[in-house]
Amino acid sequence: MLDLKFIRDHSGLVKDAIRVKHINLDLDELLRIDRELLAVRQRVETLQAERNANAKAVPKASKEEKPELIEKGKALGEEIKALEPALRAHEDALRQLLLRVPNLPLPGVPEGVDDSDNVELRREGTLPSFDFTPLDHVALLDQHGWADAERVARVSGSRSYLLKGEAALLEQAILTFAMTYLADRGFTPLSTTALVRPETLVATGHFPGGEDQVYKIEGEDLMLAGTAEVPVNSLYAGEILAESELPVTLAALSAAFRSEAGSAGRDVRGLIRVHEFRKVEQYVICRADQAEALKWFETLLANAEGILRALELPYRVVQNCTGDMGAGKALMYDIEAWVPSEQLYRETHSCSYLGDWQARRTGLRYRGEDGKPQFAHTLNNTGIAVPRILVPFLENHQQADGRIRIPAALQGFLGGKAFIG
RNA sequence: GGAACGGUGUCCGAGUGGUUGAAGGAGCACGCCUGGAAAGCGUGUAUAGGUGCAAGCUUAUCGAGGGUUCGAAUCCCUCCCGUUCCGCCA
Repeated sequence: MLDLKFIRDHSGLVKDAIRVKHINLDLDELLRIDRELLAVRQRVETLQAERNANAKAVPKASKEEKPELIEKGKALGEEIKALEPALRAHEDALRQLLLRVPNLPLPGVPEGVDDSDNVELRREGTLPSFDFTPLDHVALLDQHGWADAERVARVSGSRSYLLKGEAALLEQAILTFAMTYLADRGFTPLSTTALVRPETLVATGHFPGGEDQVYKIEGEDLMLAGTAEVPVNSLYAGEILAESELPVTLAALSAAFRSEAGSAGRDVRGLIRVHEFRKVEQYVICRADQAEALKWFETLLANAEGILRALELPYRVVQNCTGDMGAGKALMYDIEAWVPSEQLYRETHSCSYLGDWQARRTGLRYRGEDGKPQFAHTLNNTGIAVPRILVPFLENHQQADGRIRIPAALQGFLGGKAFIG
């Protein structure tokens, strides 16, 4: 959400953002409703002021004057009540439109339509060269009896997954490694639930718009979040934090649920795209200072890269274009790890800077040095997401004999083993 | 699922249908005091709108929404949330 005053004063900039982000929103309609609301509100407030003054006069009035004042109060009350439906309708309409207004991309964000317009910034690590015919991750899992896709599909349908034996331990080891890695860098480890109230999804910016991606709990006003960003962002909702409490830096582990509506047929095989997975999410709430926030952006990116480096996976960093970055984001980089079987990079991390757009929706404020409350800035990035990361992990580290090499940094989390399988 | 009790400002906590935006305390800010600090004393300190160059004026907000009333934090109804006890349960 943007500040309404900002929208009024910079409608051109906002319209540009709507255009480059390809959002279907008529800003002129918003501005019109805003003006109308203002007029109705001023009328109501004038009447309310009259009513209040009148009510205040009643106890002081003489016996003879009282009936007249009371009558006047009644009339004013009815006049106000008559205006309330219009007031309410305008407020609701404005809010609905306001929730759809995107954040402004930072200068320099490449303009584009979808992920094909994203810009590769750099490649890191060395691509593996195999002197044997490498297998894809599904074949590797099968070969070791590490998965049982058929049985789990009977239980849970498509896009479910099951890991067995050392693969199950590996998944756990990677999560623990990532939590530890981030904890060592000052992030507070957090383990939290994905079960959230709908307003938390509005707060992050997933709603309105992303409703069809989210599982809803039948008979309850609860939903399953697709990332720990959702519960964690709302942790301090409505509060005014002391500046000394910032920055809040979290490494939040949670289950993540995504319906994957609209991606039917895509990545149905293997561990790339599943309905339920687990993820360590980096989340930062910092002061409303763009320079400081951008430093955190670099830190979040460096953490993710550090984790991939420790896992010895080649990857590239991509800057998302305006059309691929989501309404709330001012800056977004994806990290994509190399998948040998496909001979391409696939997204494993997504780093985002939201400015105060998300905090404004969440009511996430702090008291600045001047004593005035202001909206914080928020950022998030994946720490690690399983089982997706196992795809590049298994494929890049496979050996001629089928074993999987365990990078040194991970061995301590896996009983000291240098290989599994 | 049953029962009881609660939801007030940055925090804790009082609160009578009208002079309460809301006592008191904590915290914070500034000042005095001090060699410096603590303590102590004094002053200040809600949020979001509208309007105004400004001082200011004004509206809303005491979980949410309705209702009663000239007037509601205060009375009534509905809902939401929380805590505790009992039951059930991994």
